[in-house]
Amino acid sequence: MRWQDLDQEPCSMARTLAVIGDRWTLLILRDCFLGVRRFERFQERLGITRHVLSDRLRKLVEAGVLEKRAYQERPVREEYRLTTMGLELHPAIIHLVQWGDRWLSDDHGAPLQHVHRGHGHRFQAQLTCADCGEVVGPRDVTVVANPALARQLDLPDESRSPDTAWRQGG
Amino acid sequence: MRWQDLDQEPCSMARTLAVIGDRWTLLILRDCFLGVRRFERFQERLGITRHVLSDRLRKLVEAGVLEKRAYQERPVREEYRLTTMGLELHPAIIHLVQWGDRWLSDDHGAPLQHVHRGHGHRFQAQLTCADCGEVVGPRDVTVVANPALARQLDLPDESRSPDTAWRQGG
DNA sequence: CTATTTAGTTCCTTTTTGGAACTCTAAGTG
DNA sequence: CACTTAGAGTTCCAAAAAGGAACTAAATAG
Repeated sequence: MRWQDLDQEPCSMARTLAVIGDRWTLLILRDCFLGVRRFERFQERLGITRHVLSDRLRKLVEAGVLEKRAYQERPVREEYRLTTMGLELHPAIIHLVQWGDRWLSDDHGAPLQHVHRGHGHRFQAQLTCADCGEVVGPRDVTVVANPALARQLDLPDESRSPDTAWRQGG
Repeated sequence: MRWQDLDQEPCSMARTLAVIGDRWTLLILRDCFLGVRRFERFQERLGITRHVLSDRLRKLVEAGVLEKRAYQERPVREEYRLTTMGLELHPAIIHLVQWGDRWLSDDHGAPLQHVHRGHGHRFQAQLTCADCGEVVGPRDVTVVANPALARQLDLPDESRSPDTAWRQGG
């Protein structure tokens, strides 16, 4: 399968990656959450090639994750801002960053520390269930195929009773 | 900058992407969480080229995200399983999938539905603070540079007082 | 002896990236 | 006016990565 056909797959991860799974895209978005908005600034911070940056920003705008807004006329200069759709990537990005903090830091520790604003304490991400509020680990979530699509999904047997699917001891 | 130098950056997102930011890697990991373990199965489900799959699995094992375990001798056949490090990607993956469910689904709705095991209700991911338990949105998290690395990070001014950094109205 | 299963590897073509230079619009400077 | 600067790109070419298909290897089944 070609990468460019990913967005046709009946899989939300595939479709998500069709939007944000390109090389550099998540780094661009991380910088958006840090307040970066302008082409030159992304380029110098990321060290990304200019035409790749141009391409990524254009695709993110097309997808609706960023919007382009003029911050001056004559000459027209535009900046990129997160839309609501983009802002909703925040939990995923926070978890990815904190996974890196935890597993990939060097002796200095995490490069950036998150703070829970208005609380003073460190912010550490935790996954909970919106319905009942409980903390949720990998073992607490199960999947059910959408009946309309079940046949296409071709899940492994274990996954139809996923309680043991990914378990260590298996 | 070259992609292969990413893991040297003083940034947890960069380092995380150096491990899981390659094309196909997150799809492989999604399948791991769905219970897929074997080469042939990944290959047929993903439609990925065999040598790319081989390369990705090898890198994930080297990074410590997956481990290779023989499930039979004569001939030796090995399968891939999530390590603890890999299992801890679960929250990030859940959020990415649910972002796709929300923003990129077609008429049929989400291909897979998550269920909170033992509760019967639908599982919808929510980001909370591990310290105080409160639900946390993009506006509630702020960053502070690790003093040891602050100079290298080169954050934009807004980000040093990040309350307005990414705000829509700006 | 031949076919099948599983997990790869090899070879070659097509696509994507990386690097560097160039373009365009308008403002500021002497 | 000519000259330089700023910001946001575009163009061109070489290098790296991905796609496609066939091939290898080890053991078992018929």
